[in-house]
Amino acid sequence: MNPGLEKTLLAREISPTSMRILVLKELQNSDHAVSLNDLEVLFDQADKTTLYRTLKTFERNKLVHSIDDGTGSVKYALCEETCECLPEQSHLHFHCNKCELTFCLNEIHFPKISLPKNFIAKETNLVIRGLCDKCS
Amino acid sequence: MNPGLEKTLLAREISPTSMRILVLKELQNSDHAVSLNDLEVLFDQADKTTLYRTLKTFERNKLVHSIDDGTGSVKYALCEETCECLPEQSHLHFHCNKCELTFCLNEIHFPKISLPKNFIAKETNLVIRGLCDKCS
DNA sequence: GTTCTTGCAAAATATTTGCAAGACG
DNA sequence: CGTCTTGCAAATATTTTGCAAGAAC
Repeated sequence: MNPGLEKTLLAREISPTSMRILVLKELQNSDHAVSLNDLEVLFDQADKTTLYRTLKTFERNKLVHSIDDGTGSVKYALCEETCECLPEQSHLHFHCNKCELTFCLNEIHFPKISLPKNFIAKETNLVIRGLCDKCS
Repeated sequence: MNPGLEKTLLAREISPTSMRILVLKELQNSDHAVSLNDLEVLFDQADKTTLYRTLKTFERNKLVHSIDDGTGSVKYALCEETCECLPEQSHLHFHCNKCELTFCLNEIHFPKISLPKNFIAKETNLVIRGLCDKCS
């Protein structure tokens, strides 16, 4: 019934179960990153553990990336189609202290940083906190 | 008995109690950021709540800054003397996936990023995860 | 039937607050 | 005395695991 969503899951080698399709659809429709708790509230008939494992599966297979925005609850947002979550592909995240939402600013790429000798970058987390355009 | 440490606290308008002096000394001697749990293990005779509030007091008064390194436990590290924790003063943090330590790379400043229209930056959190020089 | 997925329960970890006792000026 | 700090207890929040039942292939 939703060939696009199933295809997206299969492209990341994730079996398209109904729960996963539901969560993926929500992530696609959302303009901000969502937490496990957000999903639990949204799908209040669903089990939290299932939602947790859904997100973990998505993350493991690089369908989503996690964002530690400093609020104490990790957020998840869809990766771009060809994303492999490499440091040079990562982008800026913005957390609004007023509306409490966290956004991916995909257009703002991670600036090139040269680390000291022998430091090797694997993943990055770049978050700016402040006021978003709607709240400022 | 430790005029330097007391002065440091007073400069940030923090009453120099013995507990605070102890924690400050530990932070000064450490070459990496510490978590509440680290302090609890280190000062096993001290109460966790007191350590927690000590760190919060330090943070509120900008003696330390917190780092969300993605491990699930927040780390704290000393600010530089004149630091006001403004975005343009912030530096890079590095978390080593092998030795599990988180470092301030004070010499690597936060790169200048121009946010979209009407976004206002207040604080930043920039963490790169990977292998540090000793573990690579 | 074998593997993958889900639901329920519960554990593990981290953070935060209330309140009364104590220290300090 | 009054304010700030500390210690103990307990609440809250978040993440994670175990295990058995169910669905999918």
